[in-house]
Amino acid sequence: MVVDGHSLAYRAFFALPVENFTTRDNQHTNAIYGFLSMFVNLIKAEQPTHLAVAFDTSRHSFRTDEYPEYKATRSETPSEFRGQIPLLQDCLAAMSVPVLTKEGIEADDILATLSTQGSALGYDVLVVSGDRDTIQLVNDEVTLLYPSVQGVSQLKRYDPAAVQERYGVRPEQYSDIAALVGETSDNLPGVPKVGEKTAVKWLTQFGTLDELLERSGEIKGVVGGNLRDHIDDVRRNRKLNRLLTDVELPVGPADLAVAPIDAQAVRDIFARLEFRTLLPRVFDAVGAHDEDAETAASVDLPEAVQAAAADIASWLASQQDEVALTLVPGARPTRIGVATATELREGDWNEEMADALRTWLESDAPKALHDAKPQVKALTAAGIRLGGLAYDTSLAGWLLRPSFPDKTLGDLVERYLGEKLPESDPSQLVPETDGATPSQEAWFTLRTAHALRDELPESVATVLTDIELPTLLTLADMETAGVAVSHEVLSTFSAELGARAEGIAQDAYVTIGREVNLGSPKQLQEVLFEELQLPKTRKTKTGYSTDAASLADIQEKSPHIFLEQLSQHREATKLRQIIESLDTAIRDDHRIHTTYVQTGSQTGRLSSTDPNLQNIPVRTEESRRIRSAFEVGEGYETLLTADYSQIEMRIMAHLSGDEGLIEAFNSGEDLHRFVGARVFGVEPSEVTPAMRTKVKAMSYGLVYGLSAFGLSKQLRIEQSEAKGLMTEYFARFGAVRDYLRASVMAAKEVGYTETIFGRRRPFPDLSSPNRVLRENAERAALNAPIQGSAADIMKIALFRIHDDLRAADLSSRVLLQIHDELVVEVAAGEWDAVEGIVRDRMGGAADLSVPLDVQVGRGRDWNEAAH
DNA sequence: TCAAGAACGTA
DNA sequence: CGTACGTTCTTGAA
Repeated sequence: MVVDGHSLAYRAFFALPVENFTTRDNQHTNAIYGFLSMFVNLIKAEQPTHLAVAFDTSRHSFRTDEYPEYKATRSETPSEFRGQIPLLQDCLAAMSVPVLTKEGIEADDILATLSTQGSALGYDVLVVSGDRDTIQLVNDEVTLLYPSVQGVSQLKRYDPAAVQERYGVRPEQYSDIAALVGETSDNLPGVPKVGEKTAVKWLTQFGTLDELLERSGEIKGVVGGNLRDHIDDVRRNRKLNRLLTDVELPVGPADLAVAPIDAQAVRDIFARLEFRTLLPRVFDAVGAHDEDAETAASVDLPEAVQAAAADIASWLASQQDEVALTLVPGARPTRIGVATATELREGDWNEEMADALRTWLESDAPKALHDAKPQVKALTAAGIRLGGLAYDTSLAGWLLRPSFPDKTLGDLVERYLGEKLPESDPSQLVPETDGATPSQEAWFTLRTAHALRDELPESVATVLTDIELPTLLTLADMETAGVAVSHEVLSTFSAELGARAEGIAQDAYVTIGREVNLGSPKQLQEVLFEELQLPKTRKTKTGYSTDAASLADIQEKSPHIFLEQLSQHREATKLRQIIESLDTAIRDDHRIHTTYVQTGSQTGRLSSTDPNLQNIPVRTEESRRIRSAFEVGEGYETLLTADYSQIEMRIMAHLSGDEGLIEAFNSGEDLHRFVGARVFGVEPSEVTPAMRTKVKAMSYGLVYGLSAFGLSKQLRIEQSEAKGLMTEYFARFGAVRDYLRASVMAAKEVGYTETIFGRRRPFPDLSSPNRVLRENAERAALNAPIQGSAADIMKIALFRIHDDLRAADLSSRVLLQIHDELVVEVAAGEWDAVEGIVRDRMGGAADLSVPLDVQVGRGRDWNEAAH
């Protein structure tokens, strides 16, 4: 068996989603995995006695020497692919599979040479390649395995009969056909208007290509002329697609006898590539066995043991080590399962169970869970507060790889244990396979927790224990509490907006003389750019943009009343839509209970869904009416809002150590006024509003990696002015620029960024040769430690406030977190105590070289409290 | 029915 | 050619 490693790995590269195949140190492995997976299947199925894999050395070959355009139209090989080839070759070396390459020679020539030599020596030869040129190698001794259209894993077998059936010619004639037809992917043009059908007809008629070219005069019509005009092309094609069968190789077929694999080497390289399921398959395919794997495989899924409440309680009481816990959540828990590494217990949840297990559940006895928050909430509803939360595999998995969607326990089990979590097929009414029971899930959770502990760097483990787990318990309480929202306020406003939107729409229809769906960008494009002939805006995938910024641009160049109507219509319908979705989210207790997704961001921030309460409008006076619908609830006196002012800028001052910026925050002067004075070289009192606006945009933009282009666009100033502004800024605050540069450099070096508290975020693209990818990664990497540190600080403040309020036996409670703002519901008589706690905890959440300034507001509703 | 794309709300 | 999110609507294909 001779294999074209390059072409098969390349197919695998595009077939497998890279996000599922990236190691912790950001090595992409999809091509390696895909190739090896196919390769072991082949070995198992075909059981070759002799084996080799050939690779191209580069794009350059004797063919490109001869015809520089050869394969010239192929897009550049992605570096993410190229980097995987040496590792794949390492894997093959560990498996004792000879890897053959030769400078200036393509893999298929090596295949051709070996298969020719092999069949001469009497071997049955299998050629595995994704290049159609290898069809010419097929004969009675040589069979081609070629990836079918259906997918890479399906290889189609081509013996002479199969070639005849598929292409209508004998294998040795295939290259003649290809020479006539041409090969687009190789940039080899053929005879115009000649496809497979015509080529086959001619060859059948004339017998050989030479004969055909000799007697091309006999062919009539346009194609005949085309043929005569392109005879040189055909000859060139035939020359280039003929595979070399006499490449000088250091080894011959006899040297390629299958050798025993180096089990340890395979284990090592697979461990590095984080392949787990592949290992046993390799050992299985080569008939070797792996002792480590044997022992792992012998750990069968333990039976779930149904037990009575009292038995579970006494069993739990006797456990010394961490126990994994799985509650099936509902309004209350419905079932409970617990597990150690060796023993499982489970039962239905009922009064008796709750009473029996309350002590253990509320104790400090260490517990590991997967996605604990819904379970904690269900327990809380049953009147039990979970204690001893020691691990959450969902959070740990996210902290380790924040960009990957390993959300379910099954995902983690697969990735970190290399095993399958039994899952029932939800598409079937009566599933054929049983899913894991609660105690079995707990058992998997415990083992996944152990695997994750091994992988989590210390600083990240600290983030989990000291920040995320306490935050989880706090969020559970916040979600349970919910926030009171007035249906009356919302519905009044909604009706008002609905009427307004309808009125604007009618006016707009009059303007343009017909009715369109104003919510359809497609229809709007017709109106704006075709009917009204307004100037084109930036391109989108589907045409031209009609977003707010674009509409403003058009309005500036060629004002039109329709643009104004459209903008107003958008504003009204957008607000109405938000209001409607909030209104439907109000539950029977007149409150909205959002869900905070703790693993929802790559930076460490929370996100909020169902509904999202972190994007309630605030910018315009009118939109703030929505916030006035968020009211203090029954039994409480007032709302307190507390927000960090310029927390990201403060973090940047701290991280950069820039003396000017630190002084700005310590001076008590308005930040932007202070910075403006420095940048424009005037006294703080002389900073005009225009100057302040520019400096403010500049300061905030810095945190995101803003460019002069972006700044000029946002401020609607000349790019040169924006550039000058940036130059001036960095002249005054040079340490900021130095820090930002150094921070990205360091991230490139180690492959990840880190927050003040040790939260990490990997950045594989920082060394991408693709400029767009790399520069995007650079901006994200610049922002990640800053946004992430701010998120850390807010989480620390949040759970401490939550814990303090409970410890002080206050009934006031935190309701919302909007990244740098908290909303607290304050009970009568508790204001002073609550405000003290909030100010203390927010102000003291981190020890920076600048103070953390906290603004506190008070009111009956959210809007009022914001002032 | 589903996914993609556009648009837009927040920090 | 500014980071991080979630939701809603339209559209076109399955």
